[in-house]
Amino acid sequence: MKNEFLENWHSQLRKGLLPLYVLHILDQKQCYGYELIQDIKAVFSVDVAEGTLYPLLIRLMKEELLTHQWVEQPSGIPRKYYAISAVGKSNLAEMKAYTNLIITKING
Amino acid sequence: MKNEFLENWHSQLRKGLLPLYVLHILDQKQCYGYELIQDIKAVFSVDVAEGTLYPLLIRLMKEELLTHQWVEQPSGIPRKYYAISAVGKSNLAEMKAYTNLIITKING
DNA sequence: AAAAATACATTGTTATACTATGTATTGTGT
DNA sequence: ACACAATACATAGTATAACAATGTATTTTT
Repeated sequence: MKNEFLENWHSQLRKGLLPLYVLHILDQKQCYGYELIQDIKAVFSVDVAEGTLYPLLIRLMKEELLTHQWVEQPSGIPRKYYAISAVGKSNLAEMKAYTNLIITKING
Repeated sequence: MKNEFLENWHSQLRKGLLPLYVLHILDQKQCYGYELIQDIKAVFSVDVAEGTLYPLLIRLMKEELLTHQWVEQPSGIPRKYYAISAVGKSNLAEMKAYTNLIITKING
């Protein structure tokens, strides 16, 4: 670890940004958990542990920001596909507006 | 509380953004703790509890991102003035670059 | 046949915001 | 004069969520 402070900071920042990443991606297409981990890495260059993402998805379900359905596969383990709900969409909009506002203030 | 999820999200996001706020403000002028609370509210419209800020300042001191000096006042309690260090400045630059990168990806 | 990748999930640890509380001084309203 | 708010520091306990470690099971690659 080169810079302990920065690494810790990234981890703390993730606590706020991860729900935003998940909602952002699910706003564009339905995904299953394992797929989300790869998409988040591809889009945001962020490595998310499974032990982080799965509890987060469960949490977002409880808050009713997401819905899900099991989809059987021709072969292999069934996939749990998640979709963003209407509540999720409105929250996502507020979250994006807020983060943009903050960043404007930091740059301005 | 209207939207419990959003309130919690703001709180989590703060964990990542608060060090950025503090370094950003101290990059422009030296401040004492109580003053920082007011400045953060004024600039970022964020209410920071004293029980949040003081431990954070102590942490940033330990990480050597800040320096401080006590300044006696003509009247009243002495103030502990904080200033950003060279390490603090370089970390701040990285933090700003990173947050901007993320926002670009969310908006793009 | 072994290892890696896919796909789900839980448990324990750690970091940090937040509430509550504490100390002490100064200013304001009545 | 006296209560209350504001100023200015600080710590203790609680709640939240990332992360590492671990577990189960199937499929693909070497």
